[in-house]
Amino acid sequence: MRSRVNSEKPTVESDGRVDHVLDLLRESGGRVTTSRRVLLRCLFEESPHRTAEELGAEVQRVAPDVHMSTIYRNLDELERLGIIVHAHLGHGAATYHLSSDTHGHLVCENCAIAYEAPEDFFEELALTAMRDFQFVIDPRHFAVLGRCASCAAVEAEAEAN
Amino acid sequence: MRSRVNSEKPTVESDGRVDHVLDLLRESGGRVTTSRRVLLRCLFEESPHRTAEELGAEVQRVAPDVHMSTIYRNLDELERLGIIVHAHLGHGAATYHLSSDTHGHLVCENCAIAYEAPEDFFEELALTAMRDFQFVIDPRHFAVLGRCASCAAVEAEAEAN
DNA sequence: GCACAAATACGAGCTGAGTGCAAGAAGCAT
DNA sequence: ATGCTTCTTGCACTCAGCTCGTATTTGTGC
Repeated sequence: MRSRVNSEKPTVESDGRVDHVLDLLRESGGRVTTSRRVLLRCLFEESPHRTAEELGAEVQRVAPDVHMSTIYRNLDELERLGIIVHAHLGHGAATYHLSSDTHGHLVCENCAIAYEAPEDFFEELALTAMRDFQFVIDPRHFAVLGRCASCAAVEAEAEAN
Repeated sequence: MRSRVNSEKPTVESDGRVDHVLDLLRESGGRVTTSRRVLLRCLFEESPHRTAEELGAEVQRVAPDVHMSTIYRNLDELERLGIIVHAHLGHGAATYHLSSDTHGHLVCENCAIAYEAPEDFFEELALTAMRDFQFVIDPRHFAVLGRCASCAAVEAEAEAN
């Protein structure tokens, strides 16, 4: 199989980045397989946080017999290489995104909407954690749970009655 | 059965608090059962964060045929009444503790040690979240993941080589 | 092309969390 | 004490989200 598939329509830019990661993979003794290529393409496109299940479904739209266990193993491998990271957004499944795309998350416990918080959002907390506990926080790996503006308003309303 | 069992040895203080919660339970239409009494006693003793599994094991030491589903249902009920809250400390199971005991958590991703952070630890973050996203954070419900001092040191060492 | 290690598909199995239901017990009135 | 009602429980099962073992396929260097 050729290393560049032009018959599909992902942007040339993300295609180039996929190839770059595949090169890294090969250099580290890994192999370039269809499932990995497709998975990477999915990761480089659009939505920044998707669960393994969602990524699996997306991969299977293109390559229907890629098994979920393959998705999990590939996600692990990509994480080991530092290409992606996973985060736990509240109760459900972990979500994966590119490690270049460093941000934290604010997740509403009620409606599950997720906001992306910039890196400097956690600066203050990082300093306090270091000062009080000599603890190095990893704000990309956990979600800050709470209530989004509208859910908080609804609850305040309900409380008032 | 009498409402106070004097043949066992938990402190009179925690015993009193257990009875108080049992009263609340009864007032809200609930019933006082052995499993609930024992579970509450466990919750009022020692270690502030334990998983449902751990609490189940502890309850079963005293009352061997309390089923795990009962533990889960009772934890739910106690949470609904606002007696306890659960938090997600990293990857594994949720942990439960008394809601009077309000604190957040710092959990090392490597060695899983958990520090308890006082409420005002998250003050700055709460203000920032409100200002930037109109988001009300709930710092007791999630853990701040990262590296404890010693694990961070070990990793820095490894990195240097 | 060929050999060989690395990935894969498939399925079994696991943990944590919970549900539905019939049997059993708490609490109340008598 | 005795029903009676309603709440709880034990049990068996389910479900999501992963993880592992294994036989088979496939990428890659030669």
